Amino acid sequence: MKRIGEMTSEFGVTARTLRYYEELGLLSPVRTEGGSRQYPPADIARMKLIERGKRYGFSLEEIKEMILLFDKDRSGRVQLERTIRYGDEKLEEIDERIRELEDMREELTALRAKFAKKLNQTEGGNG
Amino acid sequence: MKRIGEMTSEFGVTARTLRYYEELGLLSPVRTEGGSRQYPPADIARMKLIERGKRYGFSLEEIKEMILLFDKDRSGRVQLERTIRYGDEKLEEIDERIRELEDMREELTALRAKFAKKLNQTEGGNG
DNA sequence: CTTGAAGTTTACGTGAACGTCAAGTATACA
DNA sequence: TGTATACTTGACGTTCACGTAAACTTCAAG
Repeated sequence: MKRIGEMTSEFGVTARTLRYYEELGLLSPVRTEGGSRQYPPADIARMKLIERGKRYGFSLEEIKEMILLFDKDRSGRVQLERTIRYGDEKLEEIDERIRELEDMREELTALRAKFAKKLNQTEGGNG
Repeated sequence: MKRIGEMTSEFGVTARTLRYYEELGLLSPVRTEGGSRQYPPADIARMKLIERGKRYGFSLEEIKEMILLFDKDRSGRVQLERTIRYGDEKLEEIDERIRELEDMREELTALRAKFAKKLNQTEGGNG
């Protein structure tokens, strides 16, 4: 159980940010008798998910959905099937993103080669 | 050379968005005699870059930097070297992102398997 | 040459994701 | 038990990325 200060240094965010995430239902710290927040391991795992989600341009609302997906202990058949379908969708999205990134990678590599060649031709020249 | 209306339908954005991008220096349409915007092929390429950049959570400012990288006809030696170094950094970022996405993929797949197993155990049972 | 759709500038509005006080309370340590 | 540091709850402010409305102009078709 970590206090808010430890969380801020661990994740490089401000206390305001952690409280805001709690306000949105992304985090669920418990409280000490005095009222201070105590973040359980689950919240640390959630923060890692949030970090990643943000890097990929998801809104906090979308990230919340994902957290629910990872979190919920779904027991009903229908719920399970629904979860699996949702997960499959996310998998496809991820695959699509990987493909795109690989395309970008190729483009950048080609561009790099072009510049490197140009640099060789400029060898001994001036700026 | 496309007009703003064609651009909006092609990219699924509003005219306001295109004008905003222009305001930030991301697009550079020319004008008709009357003052209407005409988007050259270069701006279409830029829009594709913008689309991707946004999907990966980059700010428009960051995207602008990237556009400059893809755009500029750098001729000086120092400029070229700088560009190549910048490109290498971006390449590393992309690789890192691909790795992360592959991790997420694995996690999701494992989760899917877990749910599928649970679903089999629930076979014929109820919620 | 009219008419309606499409485009223009100007300017204020908005939602997301926090930043930044202020004023009071908890916690840790000598 | 004092006190420095950490934490609390408001509540208003700010930046980004546009939305939206008003008032006007240009463009394409008949």
